[in-house]
Amino acid sequence: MTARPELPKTYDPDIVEPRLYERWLESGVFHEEPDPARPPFIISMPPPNITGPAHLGHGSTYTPMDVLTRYHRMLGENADWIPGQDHAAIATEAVLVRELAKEGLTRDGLGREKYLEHAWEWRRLYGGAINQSFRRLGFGPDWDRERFTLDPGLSAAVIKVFVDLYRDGLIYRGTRLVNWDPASQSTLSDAEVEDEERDTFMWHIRYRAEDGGDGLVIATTRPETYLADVAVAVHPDDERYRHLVGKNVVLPIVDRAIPVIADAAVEPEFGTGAVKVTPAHDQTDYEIGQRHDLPMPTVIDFDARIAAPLWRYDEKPERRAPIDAQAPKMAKYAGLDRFEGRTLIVEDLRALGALVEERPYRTELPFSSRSHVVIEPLLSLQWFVRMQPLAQPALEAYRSGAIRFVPERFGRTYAAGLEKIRDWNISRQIWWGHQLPVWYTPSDEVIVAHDEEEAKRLARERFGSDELRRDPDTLDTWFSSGLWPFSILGWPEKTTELEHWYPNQVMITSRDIIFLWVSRMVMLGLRFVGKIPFETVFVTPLVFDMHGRKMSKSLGNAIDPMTELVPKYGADGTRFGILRQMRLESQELRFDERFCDEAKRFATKLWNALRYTCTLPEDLPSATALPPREKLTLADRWILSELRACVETVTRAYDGFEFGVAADALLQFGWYTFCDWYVEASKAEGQRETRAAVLSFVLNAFVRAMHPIAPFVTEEIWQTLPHDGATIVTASWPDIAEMPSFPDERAVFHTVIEKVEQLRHARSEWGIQPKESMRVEIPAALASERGVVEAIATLARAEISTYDGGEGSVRERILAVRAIADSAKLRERYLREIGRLESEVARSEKKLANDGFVAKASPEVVAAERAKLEEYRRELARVRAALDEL
RNA sequence: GGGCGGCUAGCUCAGUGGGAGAGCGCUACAUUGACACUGUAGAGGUCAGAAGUUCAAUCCUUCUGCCGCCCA
Repeated sequence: MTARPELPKTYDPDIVEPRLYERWLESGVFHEEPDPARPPFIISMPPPNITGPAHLGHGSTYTPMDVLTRYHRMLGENADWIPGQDHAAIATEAVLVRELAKEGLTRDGLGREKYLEHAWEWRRLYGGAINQSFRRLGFGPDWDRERFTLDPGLSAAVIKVFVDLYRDGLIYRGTRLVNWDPASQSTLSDAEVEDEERDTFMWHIRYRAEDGGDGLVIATTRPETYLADVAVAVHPDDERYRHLVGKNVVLPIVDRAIPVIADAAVEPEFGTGAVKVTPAHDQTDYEIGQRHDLPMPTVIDFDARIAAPLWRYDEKPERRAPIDAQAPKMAKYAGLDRFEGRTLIVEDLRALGALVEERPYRTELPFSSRSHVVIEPLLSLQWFVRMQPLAQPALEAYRSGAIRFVPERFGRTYAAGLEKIRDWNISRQIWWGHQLPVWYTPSDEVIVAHDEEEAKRLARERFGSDELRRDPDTLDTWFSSGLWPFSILGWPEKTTELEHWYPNQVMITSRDIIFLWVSRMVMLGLRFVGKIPFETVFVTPLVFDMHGRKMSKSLGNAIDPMTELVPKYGADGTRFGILRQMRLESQELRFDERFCDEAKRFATKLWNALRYTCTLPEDLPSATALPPREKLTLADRWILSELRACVETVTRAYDGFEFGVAADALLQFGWYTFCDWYVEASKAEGQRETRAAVLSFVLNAFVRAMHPIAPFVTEEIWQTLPHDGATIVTASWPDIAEMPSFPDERAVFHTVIEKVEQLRHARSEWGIQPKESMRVEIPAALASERGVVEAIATLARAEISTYDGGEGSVRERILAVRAIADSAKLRERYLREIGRLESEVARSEKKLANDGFVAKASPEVVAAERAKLEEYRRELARVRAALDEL
């Protein structure tokens, strides 16, 4: 006997969810220790940046992690979801600098030490915001294992990796073309560069031939860099320019001669087919420059101003070497901002007659995602990782099938990135991050060491002096996050966690960082642990607004789940609503809030099914006991079969990352099958003996299957029902083996539903009020099927009488059930039905008369069609007979 | 330029080589042993266009158009 608690009429997630979360935290259900006796299921949480609160993208990427961890925990596995945060180097520094400015402080004014004190204080105060969001969303990672990329342990891993790679010759210092953010005064990774479309111009400029000929016309969007042109490139097969290849053309205004070269990278159809080559300020040009061994003079400075005369790059301005004899002719541009310089140069070219054309042109420009200024590609002395030797094993891991992607096509994104990988610029000119373990002697000899002590020792050994200065730069944030799956397990220590939980089973992330992050984790994991970091990469869709636009603050279409969804729909509704919209093959999710609303109402619906179950006059049996098999009614057998099918679908869906399919199946079963049909059917007299036990059993199993997606309402329902154990979090996954299935009864009840829907149509058509019962007659041969008759009487709210007749299968006898009404109404209905059946029969006969169909379609399909035709014919005969009787 | 996804009811989306589906919205009725955050019924689609494969195409193939994403 279970206590009968007073249950409120509506379920209030605002009250229930925080209460349950606190209880889970207190009971430590999210914590696991490595247990080799059980299969591991480990997910490393992609560390969110400490700068921002949770946004909707976290909902689509992080909710599946929580779902899978909860699911595998219920399966009895050694499931752990390891959380943490990323210090987010440049992103955080940008926020910090902005915050400091509000207090009238600057980074450089404070100095490194004071600045970092501020940074850590800021991290302490605001860095936990996202964890609060995650808790409110019901996420249950193993908080005891939370890590931060700047933690001492993780920093030690970073230093070791840097030193090892350096000593293996995979990290080097060199002058290369990098993404320079003139506002942040730092290099940026490709990840932090965003291309955005802008209206600009395509300028056509004539470069005359040195020998006095017309030369050629180049097309460019960056005329100001022409000052540093070192060649003009054309396609080797381009007949228009073949006569010029090997000759010189002359740059207007500055009158410097440069060669015309042939390079296959030039697109003959684009622009004029002749491109200026400025190796120091453009990636493609840089590569052309390398291939043709061209000089690389620089003309744009680190503050994005024209730096004339041309100079050969050197990190120290005082050592810059002017290299252009024509310097005086460009002196007027010196010191101008790059865009002002562009305007003036275009004017001068126009005045000179060298400007052939100026046409409006829309193109993508690279913007810094942090400062929102246009990136300047330029040469700089920086630290790089040699990627080719790391990329090969990572590529092999994918090609051999050791790492698989879901959906599969994202494997191609991964492979394509690795195939054309470039050396990775890892040094950043900011202070918030891992400082390079690099020291320089007074004569600029490089010492790489784990700490200052070692550096000094090495310096003394090699140079006889330990006077050193440390490189002020810090590492790209992806350098530390690339170690994440093993650094959080304690590497380089040989921990139990590392032994049992590496590799992880699944990595879940979004596709924009497959190459940037996923591939780095694989490369570094293979290199330093000797094993892949995870077996499967599940790529979640990106979230867009309802009309397919990217969500962004500037567009005003961003939805903040914490202020706009959770308060309205609860964490359950938010999670369920998001997952419901996820489809495996779809690469975008157009977020529609209506799904969250539906999910919230679904929770209320289930809650009320619980209230119904708990207020029945019968007792609820303990836990999950079912009545003896022979007592189970038709409706019981049907709902148990449906439950089993639902659990099978949901299990398959979770295993295959089909979260939308799982959510659909749960909603369909819970609302339609269970509430609309079984609960209604259970109100029949003949259900009294078994219904309490069946309702309780079905609800209990159902909420367990739904728990990973909607953890709170399912816990609340489970706790109210008879149950085993302390919390649904550690309850077992519903076991198919314990769920009886009755295929025959399932089919019979389907027919009952079909018939009841017909009767309801008739009721509606004839204007019979819902509270009135309608008169229905059943064939005498059906009277013995008590479960069927009672179900029809209850579900159609019908008053049953019998008529003579009705042979055949149960299904046919059910279909022979008919409503009673005055003859005019019935005649109309029968005639319409006859018309429909006649057209069905005609369609089916025509199909079967087609020799091609009978000969070539599969035998099952033909047999099914014949069976259908037979049924239509018998149905038609039955309705005609009923009409004749009138 | 290379690669990829989508186009199905007013909206957002499922779906299948063999009779077009859901939710929301809309219309009508209803307070029936939990639920109005409900129930029942209804209206509403030549499945973007064209060609091909097939006995059969919304589904497979190709082309076209439009929307969007990623990489260069």
